[in-house]
Amino acid sequence: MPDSPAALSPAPHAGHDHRDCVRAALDAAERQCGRNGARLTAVRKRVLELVWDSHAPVGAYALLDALKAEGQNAAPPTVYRALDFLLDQGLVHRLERLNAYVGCPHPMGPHSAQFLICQSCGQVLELEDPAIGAAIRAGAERLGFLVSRQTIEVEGLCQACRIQTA
Amino acid sequence: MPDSPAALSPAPHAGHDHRDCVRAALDAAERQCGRNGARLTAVRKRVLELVWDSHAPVGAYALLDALKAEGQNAAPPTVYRALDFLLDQGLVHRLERLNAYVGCPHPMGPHSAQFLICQSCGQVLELEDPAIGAAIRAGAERLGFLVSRQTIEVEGLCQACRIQTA
DNA sequence: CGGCGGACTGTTATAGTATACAGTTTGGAT
DNA sequence: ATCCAAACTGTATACTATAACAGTCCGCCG
Repeated sequence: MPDSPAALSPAPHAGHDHRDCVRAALDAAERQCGRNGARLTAVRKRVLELVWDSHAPVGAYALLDALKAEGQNAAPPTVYRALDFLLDQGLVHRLERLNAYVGCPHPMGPHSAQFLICQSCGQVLELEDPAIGAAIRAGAERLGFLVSRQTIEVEGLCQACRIQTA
Repeated sequence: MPDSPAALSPAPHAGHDHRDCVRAALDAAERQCGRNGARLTAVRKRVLELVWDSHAPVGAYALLDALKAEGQNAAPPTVYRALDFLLDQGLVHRLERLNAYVGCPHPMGPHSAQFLICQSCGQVLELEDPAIGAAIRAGAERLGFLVSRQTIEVEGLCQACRIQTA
C-alpha cells in the first residue's frame, strides 16, 4: 500500500505538474456549478482541493483531519456533506473498494465511470471506454437484466509501476 | 429496498426450490474444502448456510445476529473470520457497494466475478461473461495498465422485477 | 428597514462495518 | 501422551457514515 495521500509526490500519469490538474479541476468545478446554479462554497471548494491533492483516493477522515489541521471547525458531517455535494455535481467519485474519494478529471463528460487502481502507487486512472459499458449491458441483457448503474473498479499495476517493478 | 434477507421468500432466479441451491452450495463447499485440505468447521458451515438463506446479500452483522439468536457465542470476529475463510475458498463473494456477502453458485469455476444486483428485490445474479473481462483488459491495456483483479457490480432490475413493474 | 425562508454549517450523539490483540481450546501428528 | 499449529472466543477499539437538531448566513419580498 502507498503512503498517506497527502504525502505523495506528484507523478500520477507520469511526470506532470500536478498544479495544472488542480487548477483545471477547480476551474471545471466553478464552471460546472455556475451552469447548475449550485454554490461552490468555501468548505466545498477546500474539500475539492484536498481531494485533488493527489491522484490517489483519499478517505473522508483524512480530509477531516486536514480541515482540522487548518484550524477549521470540522466534524464528520462537514466532510460528508461536502463530499455528497461534490458527488452530486460529478466533481468527485467514490471508490467502493477503498471507501475513498478521488477527483473526476472530466466532470462534464459522460460517465460509465471505470477506475483503474494501481496497487503499487495507489493512484487512480479514470477510464471512459464505451465498449466496456456495452459489454456489460449485453451480458446483463442476456439474463433479462436492465442495467441502470455500473460500478467498475479494476486493480492492477499502472504503466509507471509496471516499468519500475520489471 | 428489499426486506431483510432472512425474511425473503425464495424466487431468486424465478420460481425454484431454494433448498436445492443450499444443498448444492453445501455439497460444493464440502468437495472444495476436501480438495484444498481446508476445514469446513461447524461455524464456517453454518455461516455459509446463513449466507445462502437467500440470493440476496447479507450483512456481516445480520449473520452475527442470526448466530446469536441460535444461542451461539458469537462476536464480530466470529463472523468475519468465517467470512474470510469462505471468501478465500471462493465459496462466497463480497459486494463492495453493499458491504454484504452472497453465496457463490459455482465455487469451482473461473471468476471474473460480475454481479447484477436488483434494486427492487435485492437479489444478486452472478455473471461470468468473458467478453466483459476482455473489454476491461483491452481498455486498461491501452493505458499501459496491467489488470490483476476486477470488481464489477451492476445495479438495475432483474427480469422478474422488470415484468412486475411494467 | 425588518423579517421571512432556504441553504449552509456546527455540534453532539450514534449507527454500521471491520480489525487488533490476548488468551484458550481443539484436533491431529509424532 | 505430548506437542504443535490452527481455529476459536472475548474484549476492546478503529474506521466509516449518518441522524437529529440548533444556529448562522444571505438574499428577497414586503
